[in-house]
Amino acid sequence: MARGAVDPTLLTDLEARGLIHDTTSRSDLAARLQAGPITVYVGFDPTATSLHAGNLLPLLMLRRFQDAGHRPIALAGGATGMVGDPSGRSDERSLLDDATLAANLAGVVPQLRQFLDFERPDNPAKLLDNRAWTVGVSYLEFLRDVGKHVTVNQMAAKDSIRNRMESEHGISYTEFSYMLLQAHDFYWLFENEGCEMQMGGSDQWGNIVLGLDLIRRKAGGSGFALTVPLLTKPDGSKYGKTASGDTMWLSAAKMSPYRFFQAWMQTDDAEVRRLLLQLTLLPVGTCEAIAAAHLDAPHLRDGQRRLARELTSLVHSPAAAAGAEAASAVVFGGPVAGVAIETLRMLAAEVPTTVISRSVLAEENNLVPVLRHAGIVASNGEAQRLLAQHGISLNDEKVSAGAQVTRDDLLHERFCLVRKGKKQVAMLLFDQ
RNA sequence: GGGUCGGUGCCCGAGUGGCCAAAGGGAGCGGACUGUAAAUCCGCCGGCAUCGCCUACGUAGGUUCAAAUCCUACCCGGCCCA
Repeated sequence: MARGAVDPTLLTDLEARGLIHDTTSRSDLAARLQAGPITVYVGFDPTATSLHAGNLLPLLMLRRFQDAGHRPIALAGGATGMVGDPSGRSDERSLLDDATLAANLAGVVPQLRQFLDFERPDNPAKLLDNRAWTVGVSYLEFLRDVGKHVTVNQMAAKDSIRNRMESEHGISYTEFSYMLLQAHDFYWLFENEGCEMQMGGSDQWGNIVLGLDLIRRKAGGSGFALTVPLLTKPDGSKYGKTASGDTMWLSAAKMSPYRFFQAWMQTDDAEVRRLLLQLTLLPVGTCEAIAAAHLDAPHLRDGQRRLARELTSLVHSPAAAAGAEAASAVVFGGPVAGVAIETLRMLAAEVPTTVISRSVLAEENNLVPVLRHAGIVASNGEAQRLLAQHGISLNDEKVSAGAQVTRDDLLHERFCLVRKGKKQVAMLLFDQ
């Protein structure tokens, strides 16, 4: 791409992906994006030590804009994180103390960095913390410089505020003020960074537009707002949680690449196409082709696999994605014989694994005690039952009552994969 | 405080002296089917050294050859009266 040139197809590409929920004047925006690079920002409040899957969509929006030649700013909400955004919330947030906030920022900032390119010569990304321009502002200054330009009527009319005002618990003055802080951020970035556009989830619309008002009144300028659809599952719940209700963290420490990969593998068929379009950087045509192939043979789960692979690569690394995919193949039906030792090691970290003394290999009737020791069964009775029902297999070989674990059952001299039924997998790790 | 009904296995719930480890349902588990989906069907579903023993029906005692079932006290819950 030539210096200063922008990809003219960005807006139509975003539309094709279903990434645009709402914008200020679409024609003005289209014209502005054609005219040249624009600076655009998204704010992320550090409410935890890691971002989660729900943050991917806006994060990737910044990436898409950067890839199209624009300048992205990731804003870490060191200040707003202290107050708490009432949008989309039915109850008051608990306030974070300084130490927690600092820890959260320390976790989130590197994640924000990882999605954007800070070295690109023409349009490097920027990472800013709104605390920098907020912490020194006195309350009186804020009331005079920001509060004066906004009417309470205007604020109370926003959905996010109105919903809470009508709820039985009400809304604190602190959270009520959140949108002023966010509006002020936008204004500050407009003045100091030439930032003309803010993006966010559709629940952010009110807050973003308030920022535009502030820019108009205080600076006589104009900017743009773009909101993305809030990702929701077919059952209406928000994205970012697994089927079992765990948050899908982007941090490997909080959710291993394997489990992250698995969570996407379990995507509903009906969601595959949309998620490929909205959450991957694959070209629209490629997404559509994968989705069409998936529709023809949904049982192969190729759509889910591709989605899981892309996202795990993006969030963790291509190597982590490949490892997770190999481990998944073993857990879900693939043959375990001949699997690389690295894959077995990865599995051992993901499935319940028990270290067993090598000496039991020489013992008679060792299977039941081993199963108990490994926590695969709760009692001898359960072990007998399962064996009688052919519910246990060692390295994919069904075993029956009276079977033994022997040297021949060891993979790479150490590992033995135990299956209980089809869904539960455990690893036996024999010491050296 | 008085009266009354009730507390049963993971949950709901039947059982009112022996045939009760305790009906039935749900959940769970295994098998068949299958797509790491849903539905369906079959089996299992307290523990153990498995034709027997142990533990268990709010808690602690008692009556009895024998109690989840009867008696006493206590604890907890519902409802009614105060």
